[in-house]
Amino acid sequence: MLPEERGGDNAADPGRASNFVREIIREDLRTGKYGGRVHTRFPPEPNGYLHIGHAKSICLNFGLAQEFGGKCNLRFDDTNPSKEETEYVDSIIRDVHWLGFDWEDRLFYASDYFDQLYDWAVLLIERGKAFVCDLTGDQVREHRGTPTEPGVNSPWRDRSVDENLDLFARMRAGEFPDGSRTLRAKIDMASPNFNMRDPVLYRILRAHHHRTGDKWCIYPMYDFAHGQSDSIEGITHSICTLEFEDHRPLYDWFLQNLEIYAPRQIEFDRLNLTNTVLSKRKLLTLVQKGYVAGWDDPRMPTLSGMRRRGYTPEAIRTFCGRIGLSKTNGMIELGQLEHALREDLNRRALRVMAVLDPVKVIVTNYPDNQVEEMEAVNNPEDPAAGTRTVPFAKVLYIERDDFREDPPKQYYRLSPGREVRLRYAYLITCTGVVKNDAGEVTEIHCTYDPATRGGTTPDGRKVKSTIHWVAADHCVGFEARLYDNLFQTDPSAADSQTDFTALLNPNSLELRPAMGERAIRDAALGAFYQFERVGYFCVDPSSTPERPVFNRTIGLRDTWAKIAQKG
RNA sequence: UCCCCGAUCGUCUAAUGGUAGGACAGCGGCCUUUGGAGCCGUGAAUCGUGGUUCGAAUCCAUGUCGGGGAGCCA
Repeated sequence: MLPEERGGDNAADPGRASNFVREIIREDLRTGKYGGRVHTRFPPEPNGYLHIGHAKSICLNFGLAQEFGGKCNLRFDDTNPSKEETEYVDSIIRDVHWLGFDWEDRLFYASDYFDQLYDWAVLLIERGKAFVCDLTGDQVREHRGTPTEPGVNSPWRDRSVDENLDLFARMRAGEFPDGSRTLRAKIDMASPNFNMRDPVLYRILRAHHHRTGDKWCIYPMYDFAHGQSDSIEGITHSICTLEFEDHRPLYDWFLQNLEIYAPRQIEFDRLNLTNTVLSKRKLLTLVQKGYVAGWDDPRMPTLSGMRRRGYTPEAIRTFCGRIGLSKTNGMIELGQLEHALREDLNRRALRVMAVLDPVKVIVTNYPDNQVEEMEAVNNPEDPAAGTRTVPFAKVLYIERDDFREDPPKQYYRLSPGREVRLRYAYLITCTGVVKNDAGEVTEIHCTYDPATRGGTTPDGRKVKSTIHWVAADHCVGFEARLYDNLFQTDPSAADSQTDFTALLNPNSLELRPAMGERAIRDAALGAFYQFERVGYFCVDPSSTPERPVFNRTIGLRDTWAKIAQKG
């Protein structure tokens, strides 16, 4: 291998960086283990909204299938009716589609397999591999042993096959109360792996299931459903997160003892992001206690929240491909995600001028009622996006932050006596200010150079700064929602007894009455904008033509802020 | 305490017994009608100790540290 190749496909195509799962698949393809097939699945439980952590798994499973010409199913792991709802099913379907993936006609539910699963449980009983246990939950726990001590067999472990068959049928028929009996596998109560200490296969639970209704009063456990569901669907590589590593022997045990097709379970590390919480419990707390406006609050790391915030599916997919895959329990810096976002938005966002914190500028030597249409580029990264015109007049607004009466060192925006460029318009020089009684600047007086129309300088002189503006009588008012990190202290670094809600940033949302150039009136939901020099914005779903609302997706990189901070 | 898994720049990841590479972040510079974008440059790592080998991030042993595991959750 030549030195310059050592970066591998990592650099050339981040989405296809080498990783251990890909290597396993390549090897299986080489040996023909699954007849050259690659078939994965994304198996969420419909008990909550999808978040950026799920995106990693979605991109992995669907991405691998795409890459190897295989298939990926969407399967709902709906074996616990007490937590699952149709609302979640719908949102998950919407979010996976939005991310850009398609399962064609392969939308499945573990609950589709309840009959088959039941038959397999009966088969296990017939083979002497499962028994009905009358122990209570507490008793089961007591019998299970500890990490250092083996468990002890259930007194019901040696029931006859006929009795087990009869009891299991009656469990299903509803003859016994919830929790009174379970069906358990007969494996090894002395196993160092708790999952193998006669795990529960079925529990009695009278709960309404979002799909099967009240048909069942016994439900299979995850372990008894997952591998078999994979088997039924012909999955080749069953990719899941690290915490299921200890379950793999059980996964394999069921498939072996049932003598059915056996996929291979592979575990990878779940996503951890700085400055973010990704636990379902915590996200639910944020929603239920009203810290955020809902699952799709733009500050939420849910896919629906990110969509509303203005994240693009492309940015998320790029991010997921770029962070790689391993088994190391890493912590990805949020900046990595933000970089992928800015990178994509920079390519596609339409540029527009908007002023979020306005101060009035009077161009004293500009004719009173004159209005000129200035030509502006829509997207310097994409010439095909064309140009538009922006009206210029005597009274303007600029950003309050773009003027300093006493400019600090290295500040080169507008200040008394200094000339700057108004983007796409004229060079102006500040000649004075008007202040109110409180000493605040209320008006900035400037003169313009008529020879610099469009912002050009025929004499070749340079100005150090170009600032944005809107004409006071020709702009559109709107509400700008400025989002900042939901947390002011990184919750991913906090110890487990810290109340994560105490770490919330009280200023994570700031509402600003703002003014934008005419073009924002035509802004459509789902389109992406860059307010020049300010940040990327998108239209909020609550926006109306009478009262436009824009969400700040993310700010632009701000070099000045960094300089100012240091100084 | 027992079992399982893991450990490479600040962060994420590559190198599959043969020159430790890339990305993000940082720093410096160039360019610029966005202090945006872009471009160039730069500092920065193999957890410790033994062993095998001509050669070890990679294999073996051991220690340390981190994560997961005793639901009728997934």
